[in-house]
Amino acid sequence: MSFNILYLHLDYTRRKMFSKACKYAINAMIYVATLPEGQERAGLKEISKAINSPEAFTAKILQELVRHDLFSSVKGPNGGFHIQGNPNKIFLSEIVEAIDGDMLFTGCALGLEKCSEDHPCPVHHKFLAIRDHLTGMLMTTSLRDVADRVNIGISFLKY
Amino acid sequence: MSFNILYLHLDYTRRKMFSKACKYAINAMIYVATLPEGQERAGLKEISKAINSPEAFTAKILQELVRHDLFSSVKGPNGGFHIQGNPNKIFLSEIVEAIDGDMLFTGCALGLEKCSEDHPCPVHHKFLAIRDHLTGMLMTTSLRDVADRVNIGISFLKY
DNA sequence: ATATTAAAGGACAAAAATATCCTTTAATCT
DNA sequence: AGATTAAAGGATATTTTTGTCCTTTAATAT
Ligand code: FES
Ligand code: FES
Repeated sequence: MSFNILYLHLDYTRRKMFSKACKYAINAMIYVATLPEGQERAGLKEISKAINSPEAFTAKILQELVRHDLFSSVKGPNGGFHIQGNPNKIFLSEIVEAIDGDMLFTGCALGLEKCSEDHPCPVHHKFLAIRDHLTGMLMTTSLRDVADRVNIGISFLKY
Repeated sequence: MSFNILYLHLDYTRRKMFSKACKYAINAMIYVATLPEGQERAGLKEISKAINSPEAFTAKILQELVRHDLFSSVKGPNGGFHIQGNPNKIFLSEIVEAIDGDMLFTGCALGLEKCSEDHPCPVHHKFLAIRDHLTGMLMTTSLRDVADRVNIGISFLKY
C-alpha cells in the first residue's frame, strides 16, 4: 500500500540487478558448496532453510540448475542435490546465465534490439565498461571462492 | 513458446539491468533534450514515436517524471513535456532512481535484507566495486552529454 | 464563451515473475 | 516386494510489470 501504488500503479523501488530466482540459485549453489567433504549433498528443505527461500519455488530453480548440469540430483532417502563438477571450476556467471540468461552480459542498457558498435545507444560507450566489469567479476568468481568466505565466517547467506 | 516455458514456466532469458519503464524514461528525457532551442517541448505522441515505446504506458511514465520534477508538462494545444531545469545538471542516476528506485545503487546482490559491511553476502566485496562503477557512471553522465551524442549522429534512440 | 487540444488520472487487461499445492517417478530402506 | 523418502513435474494462484482504454482536467485558439 505504498504511496506510489496509490497514485500510479507503478512501484519500481525494488528493481535489483538479479532476479529473485537467480539469487536463490546462486545462494543454493553456494550453500551446497560450503558443505564439508563426505556430505556434500543437501535436500531441498535443508537448502531453502539455509538460504531463506520459499521451498516450492526453490524446487523449480534447483530443477533448472539440474537441467543446466550445474547440480545433479538423487531421489529417495538421503537424496538431494550436489554440485556437478568442481566448485573451483564453476563460476557465478554460469549460474546467472542459467537462470537470468545472458542479456545482462550482452544486452543494450537502453533497450535497443541489440547492442552494437555500429548503432549504439547514447550510453553504449560508458555502459560497456560496466557490463564488462560485472561479467568479468562473475566469470572469475568461483563457487569455491565464495563458499570459503562463508565457511570461514566472513560472509553470510542469510541474516 | 520457448523451450524454457515448455518445461518449467521459467523463461528468464530476458533479464536486463533496467526495467522497461526506466529505459522509456531515460530515452524520453534524452529525446526531449535533443530538441533545438526555442522548441524544447514535445508531446506524448511525438516522444513515444521517437523512442519507439507504447504510447499509453509511456504516458504513465512521463507523469511519474513530472511528479519527480524531472519533466514539467503543459496541457492543451502546443502542450507537452519539457525538461525541468538544466540538462547539464540532470544526471541519468536521477531518472533511474525516479523509476527503478535506488536498490540498484544500494541493494545486496544476493538478496540480503540490506547490504552492509557488518553482515556481507559472499559477493559483497566484489559487487561493491561494480555497483559503485555503475552508480558513478550514472551520476556523472548528464542528459546534455548523451543528447549531444544523439544530435551529432553517433548515438541512437531507436534502430 | 466555446471548441479544440493534450496531459492527468482511473479502471482494466495481459504478460511475466514469484509462489504454492498436489501427483508422479525413482531411489533407498526394511 | 512393500514402505518410505525425496526429487520431478503439472496445475494453479498471486503479485508485479507492462500495457490499453476511456473519462476528466486544464490549457490554448477561434
Ligand atoms: S547499444 Fe546500448 S549498451 Fe550497447
Ligand atoms: S551484502 Fe550483498 S552486496 Fe553487500
